[in-house]
Amino acid sequence: MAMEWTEETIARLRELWQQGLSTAEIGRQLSVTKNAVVGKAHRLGLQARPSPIRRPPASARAAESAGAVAPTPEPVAVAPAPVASPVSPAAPVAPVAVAPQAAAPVAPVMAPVAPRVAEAAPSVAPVRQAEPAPRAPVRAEPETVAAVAPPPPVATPAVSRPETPRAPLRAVSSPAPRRSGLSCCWPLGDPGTPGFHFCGATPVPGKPYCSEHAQLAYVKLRDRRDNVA
DNA sequence: CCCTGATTCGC
DNA sequence: GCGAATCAGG
Repeated sequence: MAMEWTEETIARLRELWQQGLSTAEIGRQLSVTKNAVVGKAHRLGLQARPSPIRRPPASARAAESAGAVAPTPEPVAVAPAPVASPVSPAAPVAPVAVAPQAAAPVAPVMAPVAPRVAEAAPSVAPVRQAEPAPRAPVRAEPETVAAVAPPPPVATPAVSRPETPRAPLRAVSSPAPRRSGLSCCWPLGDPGTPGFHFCGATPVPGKPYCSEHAQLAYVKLRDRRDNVA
């Protein structure tokens, strides 16, 4: 069988993709190859991210390999003389679009790690004081643990929430994991098992996780490679 | 070399 | 539909 892109998987793919994570990163977290991620993303019609490369249109390649004759007439328009250029030619302004890469929300040196509970979990119980977390997705590296420098105020309010403004009246017991927006998508339990569900709490603005899970999700980057298998 | 994402094409 | 292979830029 190829691969079951379940609703959950797809939802996560979307989330991660939107977060601007690299395809390889997403792949690692979803336990698939980057190719799979890219392929799926494409089929899903997810917005393409700035690719480092630009490939000639398929048509061109095909035509070329087919030894066809000039497929593209391409009437080269006359160069529009840059009028009103008194002196310094200067560099033309570039229509800079927001670079998702740089726009990576708030995690320059942080990267969302796989909330994969399941196997793994070598050890290192993140003893967070008196965390009564029933089944918090444990995830930790043998070497890269905690000690993640002081958290620069990333302009994210979060943390000290004096009080909850108001719940948007959304039952957490809702069976349908509403993707994106309204609920923390931190997976609890094993995907595929009946007990599996998402946290569902109100997420931190700009993040797919609630404040608690965001802390778990965003840790120092460096694990790379081989995580799940 | 490593990384990246996109496309192709056999399955 | 899927994703390895391949391509191609940084």
